Amino acid sequence: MLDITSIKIACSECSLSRLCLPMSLEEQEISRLDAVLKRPRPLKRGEDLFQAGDAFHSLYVIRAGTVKTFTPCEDGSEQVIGFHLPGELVGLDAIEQERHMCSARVLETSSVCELPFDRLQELALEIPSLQKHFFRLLSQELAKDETMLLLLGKATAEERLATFLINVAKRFRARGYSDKEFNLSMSRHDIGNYLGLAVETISRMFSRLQDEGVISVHRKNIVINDLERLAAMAHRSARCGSDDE
Amino acid sequence: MLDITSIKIACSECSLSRLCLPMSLEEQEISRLDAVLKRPRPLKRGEDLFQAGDAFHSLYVIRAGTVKTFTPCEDGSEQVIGFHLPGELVGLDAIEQERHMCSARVLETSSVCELPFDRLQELALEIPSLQKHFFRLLSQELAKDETMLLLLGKATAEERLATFLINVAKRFRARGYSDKEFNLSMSRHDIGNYLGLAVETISRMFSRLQDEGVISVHRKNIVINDLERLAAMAHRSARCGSDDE
DNA sequence: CGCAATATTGACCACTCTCAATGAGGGTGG
DNA sequence: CCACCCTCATTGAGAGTGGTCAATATTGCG
Repeated sequence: MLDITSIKIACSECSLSRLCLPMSLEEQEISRLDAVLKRPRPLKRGEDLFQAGDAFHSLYVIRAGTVKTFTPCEDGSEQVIGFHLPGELVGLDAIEQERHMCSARVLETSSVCELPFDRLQELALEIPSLQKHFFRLLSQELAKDETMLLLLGKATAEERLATFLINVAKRFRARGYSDKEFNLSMSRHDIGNYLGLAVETISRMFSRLQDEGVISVHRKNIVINDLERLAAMAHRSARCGSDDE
Repeated sequence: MLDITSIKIACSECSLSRLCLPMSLEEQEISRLDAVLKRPRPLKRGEDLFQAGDAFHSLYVIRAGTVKTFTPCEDGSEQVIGFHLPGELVGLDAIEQERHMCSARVLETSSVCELPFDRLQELALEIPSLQKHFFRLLSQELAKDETMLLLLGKATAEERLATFLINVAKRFRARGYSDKEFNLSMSRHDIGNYLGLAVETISRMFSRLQDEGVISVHRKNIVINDLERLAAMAHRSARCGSDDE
């Protein structure tokens, strides 16, 4: 059996194995899984992985870059559903209807692997731990969405932005990057849309947090100066349980 | 092969088969599935199916009644995640962490079947269409949550309540009840919490909708007088795709 | 019957949105 | 290389939706 760390090394190429959750698969099983993955595709900023309404054939594994998913609204605007970093899987909400419920757009030059869902399903029947893994993956997405429901339902603008920053920081750290300083690949507009706030409110909150010395903001570059205080701001909207990623 | 309608008749007792999605299983497979389901348990208003933090062993199928799921917040308040009607499955968000992320409380006298998840996983390996069914079920939950994110992120109080009422009406109709008149089993407080609004706002919106003649409200009893107008109110917040349930 | 929980309604206030203007980068073409 | 433009970000002023507080029904339950 391998744990997630050794898997990372073993399959640096198309590593489905780097997927969000610790997974225990035999080496042979891993190669079967990776064999199903298509070659990574490079995408430029602004390109779409798929659009809402498209027929569903595959899930997509982010290898590098950032992807935002969003649903177009009737009035022409959009609602950002989430931002996805390397190792994360996109398109899970399309399985039921067999067409995509949201669009997925690349925010910066990215590399994405296609994972044909039919093949995945077949494989999941043969590899019990893979089936289990995917049940867990879907469940994890549900838990994440529920956390967002709490945030959008209850939190103030400050709480939302603080929670967002802490979440992003954690995800960077989990990928081996600094959780104290990073660049946000998404625009203020996207952040606001995601958090249910106006762009201007995001700007104001960034300024306020900076004035208070909690963070330093310069354009897309964020430095977290006082994580403790930032966490305290997010606190009220935090879910009791621990979080993942 | 059986479709959902005939399954309903075949398995009136413990009908896992009445689960939210059309499912095509051989009769023999259905009995294997039902064999895994435990006897229905009657629950009284206010009882908990499980609480946030509890170890996860089973999913729960609502046979009769209504269940609300909610996550306790740090400040003692709660965020209502959803209301669940007969045929729906509760506890899917617990698979990953192997403990429940939310609490599930019965809003009226209800009947609930326990479905041991280990057994379900085993069975899903042997019955491909069952595995597929559960992937779809989880995906459907994701899509639902995303619709809620849109609602909480963008919609006004009026849009939220209108959308909620239409959703409830649809679910009643899907179960063979009237979609024009029904009783809401949840309190105004719970509705407000679910929609990210204050109780008072819910009350005011009910009154306003009634004043405009769109609905008639008497306590928990709701009559939809003008579905078209109600739909127009919900319109702006509607997701482009069609919906389920 | 009376208490407690739930709902309704009103008045006031605050958070956030909208509108508007300014500023800062980044890319393109002269 | 600079001028220009266009997008994105910031900041301010005013308005509005919904929250909070408080008082008053209404209902359900012991």
